[in-house]
Amino acid sequence: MNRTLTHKGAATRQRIIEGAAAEVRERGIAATTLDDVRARTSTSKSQLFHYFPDGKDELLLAVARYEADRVLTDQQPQLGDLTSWPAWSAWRDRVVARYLGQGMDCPLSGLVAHLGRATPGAQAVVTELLRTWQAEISAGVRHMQTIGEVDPRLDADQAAAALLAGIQGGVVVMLATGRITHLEAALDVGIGNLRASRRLDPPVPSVGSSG
Amino acid sequence: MNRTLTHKGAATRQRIIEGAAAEVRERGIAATTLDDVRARTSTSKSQLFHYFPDGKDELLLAVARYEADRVLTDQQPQLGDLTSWPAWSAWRDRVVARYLGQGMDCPLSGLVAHLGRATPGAQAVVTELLRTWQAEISAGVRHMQTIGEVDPRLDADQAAAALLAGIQGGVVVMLATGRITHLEAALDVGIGNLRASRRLDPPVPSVGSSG
DNA sequence: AGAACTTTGGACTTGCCGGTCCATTTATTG
DNA sequence: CAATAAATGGACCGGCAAGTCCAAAGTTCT
Repeated sequence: MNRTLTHKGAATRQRIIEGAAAEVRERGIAATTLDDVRARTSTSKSQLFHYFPDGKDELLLAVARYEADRVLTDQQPQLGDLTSWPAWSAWRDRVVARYLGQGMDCPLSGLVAHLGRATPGAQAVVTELLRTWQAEISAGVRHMQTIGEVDPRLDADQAAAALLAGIQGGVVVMLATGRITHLEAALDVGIGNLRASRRLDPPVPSVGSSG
Repeated sequence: MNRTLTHKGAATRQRIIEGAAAEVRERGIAATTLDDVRARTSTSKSQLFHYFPDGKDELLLAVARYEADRVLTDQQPQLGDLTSWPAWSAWRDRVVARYLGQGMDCPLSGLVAHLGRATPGAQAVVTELLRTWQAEISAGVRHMQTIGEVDPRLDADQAAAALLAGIQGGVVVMLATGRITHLEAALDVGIGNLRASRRLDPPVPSVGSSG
């Protein structure tokens, strides 16, 4: 590895990543060429390969990491503070707003679809993103259990997994159809059922259970 | 349009679609070239363009249609017969089995991501798929309401939308991580909450509502 | 200052892949 | 059995985009 970046070098590298990310968002991954990135970031071919010796794949992986970070930071601080029903509601609105604003391009999904097969690193990025995301939701559920607002018998991890799946699916539907209704439905129904669980006297019927 | 296909011609066209679909599944969309399809289906370049005059995009769109059909037919007859809790459970198992068998390649997601931007037809295919899918789930929910197994005050379309989103998200998570746990969680929690709704005396707190 | 290293510019190569073309064979129809 | 149309084979083209290379300019450190 040639990793002796000067200040200037690090700045250039970052500029390339952000420019590439913007290009991917706007034009889609398949239509984004190194030359587009080069033009947008005012760099030369040699710079691209200087900072990303393995070429396009390495650059796209860096873009994926960059976008994965944004997904979580865009949800803060609400995601880290699911400690009351109003807080859950605020988080819900934040998620909806984020994806409304993003519109119909999900850089990550495309990135992973494109890299996934060849580049193991791409899957690692998404796996880590999902793991962190779910851990935060899960913590929120458990907190609500400790303050008696959610049925304590409920499996917090399973509930968080289901909610996270709903969000992902809501985004997928939005990407395909342009409508955000499913994302809202997933959040509203998911959170609504958490709230409702407290009122259940009989135990929740567990359809599938695992150890 | 030159659409005077003989028997033989129609068969060849179909062979091309299925071969292309298989190729996309195995190698991914970005790595699939017309030459791969040509080799796999024992056809010539001129045949590809004879049956798909608009080239690769037209072929991929046909593949998308083919795969979209399979998604629904693979769930039948269970999806069309959600008339009892055991039936819902059977459908759940069918969905899980289908995606377990498919493994980590979802041709449709890649196809749409790739075509989506340029080809409006691709989005139409997915939109129609989702519409039909949701309508079937929705019908199942309503049926359970009529026989008193689901709270009649519940919004069947919203519940179906949330469940569908959960499934989509479960598949997305599986594609990224290789684990089917989220798909199972989404189905189990979603169906479990439908079952539990019947026991609620107070009305379901509607977080968000629409007309 | 000057040696060693990093950063940058941009021309050039290379190979792939979508798409075109025309000749030939096979089917259909009266 | 012609005549017409459809199906097929495969050579060829053209462009695009990834990746290479070397020389020049700037930076850092002693």
